Amino acid sequence: MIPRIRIVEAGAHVGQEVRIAGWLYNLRKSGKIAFPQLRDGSGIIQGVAVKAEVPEELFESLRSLTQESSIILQGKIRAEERAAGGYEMDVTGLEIIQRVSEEDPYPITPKEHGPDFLLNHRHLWLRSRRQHAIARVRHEVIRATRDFFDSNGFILMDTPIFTPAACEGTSTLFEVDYFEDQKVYLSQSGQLYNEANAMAQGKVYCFGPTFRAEKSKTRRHLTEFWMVEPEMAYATLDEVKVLAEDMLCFIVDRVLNNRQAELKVLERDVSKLERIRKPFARMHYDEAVTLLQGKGSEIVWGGDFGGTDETLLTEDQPGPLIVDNFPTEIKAFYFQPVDGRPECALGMDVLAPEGYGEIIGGGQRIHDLDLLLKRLDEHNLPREAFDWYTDLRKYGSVPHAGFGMGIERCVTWMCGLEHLRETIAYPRMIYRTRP
RNA sequence: UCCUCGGUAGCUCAACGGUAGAGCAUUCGGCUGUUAACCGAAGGGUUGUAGGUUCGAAUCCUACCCGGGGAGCCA
Repeated sequence: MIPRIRIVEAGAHVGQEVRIAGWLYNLRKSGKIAFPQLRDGSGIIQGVAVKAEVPEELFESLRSLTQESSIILQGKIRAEERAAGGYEMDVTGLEIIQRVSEEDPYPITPKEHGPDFLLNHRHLWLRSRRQHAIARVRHEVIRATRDFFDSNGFILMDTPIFTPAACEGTSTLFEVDYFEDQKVYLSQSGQLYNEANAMAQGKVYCFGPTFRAEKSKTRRHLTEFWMVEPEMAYATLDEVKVLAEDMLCFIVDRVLNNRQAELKVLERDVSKLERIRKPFARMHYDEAVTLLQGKGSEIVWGGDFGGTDETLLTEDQPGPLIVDNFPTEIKAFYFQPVDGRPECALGMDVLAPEGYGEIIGGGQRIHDLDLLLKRLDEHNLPREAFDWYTDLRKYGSVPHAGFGMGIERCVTWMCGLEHLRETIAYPRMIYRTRP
């Protein structure tokens, strides 16, 4: 029996007759020679069939194949300098599993397409070389993130998606009309539950989908995205900054070590990732505002950064920038105030370089019961809805801190992409829910 | 929600008041090393929808629909 291999293993089978099951990626042919390119998910390999050297029937079947037809190619693997992957297959056999009809050909041709068309065909677009590479970088980022926390004493404790109240009281939530007793929303953060979990386990993280009902229509937003959120008991803002630094360096390292081929497909300038080193630059909000005003930004103290502000702040930085001590006013209710400066909060954002903007937001939480109750009132949040949360300040309250990282934003930065939407298999946006 | 740009062949675009076109894709023919292969030919259109102006509208006007980018908001 001829062994079946995956394309990625071709190098180990030079000189052998093998079978590879996949899809026809492209076909170039002349009268007497044909070059079918086969894709199997692990790679792409080019087959060669010379008319004079193979049975007439085989040559004709190969010649008339259509793009993305599912086939099993049989042949002998040969090292070939001219081939992109370094190996080629001299085809000796072909089994057609399903032939794509020429009356209804594969819609995504090797030429260029617009975003609307591609997103409508997302289920097929995922097969293309670029999307295949992005999906693998995403996988690497997620694996690295989980490995990092798992090997640093964190316990994964996932938090609920259906939540009875706003986590932050700020962004717009998706309402779910099902539960009898009260209004329920889709989670916009696992943080409040993370705090409870951290008091049980010491160090925890959650990783799951997050929903924001803002009518955002930008290259940095999705209505459904994935977020990883660590939370540590007995921790301060400074410790959480170091954690974010270590985590990002670990992720960058893993991507550089394991996904060079994918980064090459994406034409990513890897030197920009190679120079990411800790410690990252740090800047107080006050400083950031002064710097921005010097660069011509309209920002005034007390306001939040816009997208262009984030780019201005990081343009002179080789790596990420950590901005902290934001005005309390623009932050969620649970941020611990800065000692002796109550108008500022112990929050931080990590801004990625190259204009990719905020990828991490976090900080130290209020651990004093009275202050927390006061903040709930100031934000017009009902105390009853947060009774379990305030319990955490009654029964062994400790300083604690954590952050959230948007996976898609991180992957966008790693891959050097223009649009966040390419980093998730099926992006959900305000005017796009299909496929 | 607001601002802005766009919608013409399956796809990417041109034509900007006077006969609706090109490249790719598809079909047919040619080519023994192609790399988004190349060369020749053919088929393929209610110009997003509805109204209006005009002798004449893809082109100008109005409304609506659909999408891109951005603002606000955020990861």
